[in-house]
Amino acid sequence: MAPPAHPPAILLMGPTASGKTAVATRLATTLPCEIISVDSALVYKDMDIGTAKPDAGTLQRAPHHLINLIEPHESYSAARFRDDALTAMREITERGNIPLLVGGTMLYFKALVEGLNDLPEADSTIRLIIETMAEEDGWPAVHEKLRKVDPETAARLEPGDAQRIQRALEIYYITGKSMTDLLKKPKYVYFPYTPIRIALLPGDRAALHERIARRFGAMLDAGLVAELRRLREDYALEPDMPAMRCVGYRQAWDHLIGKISLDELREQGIAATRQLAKRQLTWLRATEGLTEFDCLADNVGDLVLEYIRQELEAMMIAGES
RNA sequence: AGGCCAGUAGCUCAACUGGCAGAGCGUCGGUCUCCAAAACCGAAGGUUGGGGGUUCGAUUCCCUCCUGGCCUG
Repeated sequence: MAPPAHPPAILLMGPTASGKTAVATRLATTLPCEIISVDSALVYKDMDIGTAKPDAGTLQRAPHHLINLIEPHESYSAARFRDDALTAMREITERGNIPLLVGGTMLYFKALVEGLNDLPEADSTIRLIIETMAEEDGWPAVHEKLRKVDPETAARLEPGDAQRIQRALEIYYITGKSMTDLLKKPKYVYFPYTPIRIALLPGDRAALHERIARRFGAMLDAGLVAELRRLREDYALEPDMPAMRCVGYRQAWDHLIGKISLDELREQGIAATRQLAKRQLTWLRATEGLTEFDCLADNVGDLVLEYIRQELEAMMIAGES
């Protein structure tokens, strides 16, 4: 007797500006599914223009879970996303709907499907201590310190990779065990769904670049700089906070403090978005099991919809037999 | 029209009195286990505006033409 089949979950991934929201909205208004955002920037309240957050009308027709969760001075994490997403997925499934996970934060997709090892969560006090060490002695010295307690992790990290060196050392200070040892323990993989994985990819990089340029121009016209000015008035923000390192906001910040001109903001914002898209494409290229669609095709929504219908039907038939 | 300055990688600019043409940014490729729209690593890319001359050797000196800017008229 075969184990009971898991309910379906649709995973829709794609780089920035690939039209994920349009396709997802199409699916959500046609099929019995609910959208869960897989996006590290959409979790912030009051950051709407620069994150290309779906507008009120779209959210009305196709509600999104896991957006507007925290304030811009707070921080989120892959582990928290995994917990939040699994909770939302369970509730959606219990309502008889299909979870439709849509986004471009590939680490979140990975953490969700493959799980995470049992590592301690970030500790701001310990991070501050490590940062102070780095300021006094430099990151290479901190890298050396890590080498003494966790030579394997130190060996695979570049001496300049401050963020990961800090994380590895943080894990050691909190648990007294090396990251290497903790990663050796079997991780708790809990993903009771049958995934239908879809990637929206641009057939032509130059065309995506044009789309990115147009979209960033539209963000500026829509008042990205004014939005940031308001955010700075309403929250105690610092440029090194995760929210303020988001594409567009970082450059708008530099413009607001007079470091760069409006033209430079436009140019640098577009470049940063292109770089983001490139990294996302690199990640997608290395991801297995994806069914790919050209996001630049006019009828991409129809094609994806048709594909999902077929997949769901096949699962139903398999479930009945 | 005359005088002066400039022209070097896609862009902004380096390269002492002639001695292997570099950097930053961008572009491209990659890494990724609780900040990931983050952080990090790597690669490609040049007829030094064109032509001629001097020299063992020219981005560098000379002549000429082209282009752009400034000044004078």
